[in-house]
Amino acid sequence: MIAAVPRGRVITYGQVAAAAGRPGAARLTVWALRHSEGLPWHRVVAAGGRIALPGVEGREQRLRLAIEDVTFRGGRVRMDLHDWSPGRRGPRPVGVRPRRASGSRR
DNA sequence: GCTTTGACTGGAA
DNA sequence: GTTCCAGCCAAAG
Repeated sequence: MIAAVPRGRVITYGQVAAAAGRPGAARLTVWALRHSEGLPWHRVVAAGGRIALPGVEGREQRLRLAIEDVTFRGGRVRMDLHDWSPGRRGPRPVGVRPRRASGSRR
């Protein structure tokens, strides 16, 4: 499940657990990450796009995600753009969409 | 076997 | 917005 998350997308602990047939068992996802190797761990975030990893590792996670064109807002991943799992494997230009130069906020 | 430990979650206050 | 609490599952002690 986790290994299937493509670059530029993220998934939440709860979604992974649910997809594994264990809704509500988000902690199992933690266990899986802790006991597995070669997984794109940085693409797993807490509900609402929050980074669950404390301290330095959390910062590294954000960096890795940023490198994959994942955008943030106030320290959270924009789940409306990068959330994965609904089955949207289509190569949708997840990241920033071109914005006209004039005016506009942020 | 029972208790503790997690990178959690959703709802209530 | 934030904090608290009970619920969740599997492995390790």
